[in-house]
Amino acid sequence: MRGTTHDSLVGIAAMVLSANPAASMQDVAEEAGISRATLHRRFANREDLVFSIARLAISEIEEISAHIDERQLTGLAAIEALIEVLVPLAPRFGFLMSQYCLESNAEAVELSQQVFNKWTGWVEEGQRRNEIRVDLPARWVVSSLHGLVASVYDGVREGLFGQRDAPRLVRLTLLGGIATTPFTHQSFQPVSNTRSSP
Amino acid sequence: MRGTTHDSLVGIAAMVLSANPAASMQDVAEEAGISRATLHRRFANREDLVFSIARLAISEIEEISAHIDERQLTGLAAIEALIEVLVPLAPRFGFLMSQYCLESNAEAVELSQQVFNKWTGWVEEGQRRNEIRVDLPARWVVSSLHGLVASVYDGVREGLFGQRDAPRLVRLTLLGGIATTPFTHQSFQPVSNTRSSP
DNA sequence: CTCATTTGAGACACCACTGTCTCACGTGAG
DNA sequence: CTCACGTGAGACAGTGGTGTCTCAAATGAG
Repeated sequence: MRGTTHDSLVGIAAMVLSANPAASMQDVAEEAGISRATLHRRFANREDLVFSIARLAISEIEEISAHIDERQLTGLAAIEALIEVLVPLAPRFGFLMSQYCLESNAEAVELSQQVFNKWTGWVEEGQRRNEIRVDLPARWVVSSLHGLVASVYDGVREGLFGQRDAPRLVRLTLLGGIATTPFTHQSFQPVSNTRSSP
Repeated sequence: MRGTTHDSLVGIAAMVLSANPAASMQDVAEEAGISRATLHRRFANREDLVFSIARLAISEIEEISAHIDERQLTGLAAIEALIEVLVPLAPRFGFLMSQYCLESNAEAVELSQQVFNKWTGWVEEGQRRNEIRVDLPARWVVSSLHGLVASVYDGVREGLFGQRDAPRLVRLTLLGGIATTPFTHQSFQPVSNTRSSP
């Protein structure tokens, strides 16, 4: 019988590659306690493995998103809830962002677009209800969420922040920014930064 | 005579590796219009090349930081000015963030720490003057700046946002967040998200 | 017990990149 | 012109990962 289920094997691979995106199939196999041959029997390519991890990530994230929908959260509240559950996922799936091979995989692109579109919809709803500022593209809000989650994960790995603080940092920063007074528009006038002489 | 100066060669390499971090020395040489042999004559290793790019990046960023200091900007104003000049640098140096080989290079770590510490100092000054919220670690503010710059660069590459909009998006989001009303604290109560049964 | 299936170990060819070396060519200085 | 020097082209061995294959051992079902 198979000692490890498909999903648990994919999960282990996710952890290994997340810790070191350049890890070899050998490394993954060792960590999973199986031989390289067996790993290749289950995943033809490295690309196949990475894609399987991506599918697992997407399915978990879809489940999360569905759960937020079930609770009938929309707009800002949905984004808040999303932060809370998304941050703990970064240590396993964060590395997927830098996997160029996924960009050429139509299915992976399709699946992730679907999720991002749902989130973008939440943001747009928040903008309609005037909970979220309308001078930002909804898609940018989703992008900045990505960026902050990635940053906080890096920081946690480097020991700069505690894991428990991570969601709070992202939440406060994304939702409220860093300024104490409401920041509305261009309080900074850039000087002529076109110095032609180096 | 040398057709390309050291710095311009490093600059070309920065662009090539930024477009594709997995580009080979061959690719870099071709793009620079020189042979692989000559490239190896100037940079012993790939690591050497990457480090040279890092040094160029740091020197440009240090110059930028010094310029902000000269204008006697501190606190929030310094961060604002920083965003403005940092965003256009992302297309050339953004890939350095994901270069693990730099993490094991003492000099590179030293140099970047120096710059980040200066920025962190600006944030702390802003916190003392109550321009920047004090419930965020100063170091996190710098981290989130990184994250947002990386995100906006990705978005621009994907064609989601215009290059001209990029600094504005980062500025508005980092400084003011995405919420319309001042966001202070935990308006969201996470439900028990420890469902033991999958 | 017996047999079918799965596994681990290892061999294998293959590939792409790296770093070194040699040598002939072209150019510029003297 | 002559010579020194930098360069391009290409050969070369070495490296590390990949994907396939074979075979013997282990495992589990009947």
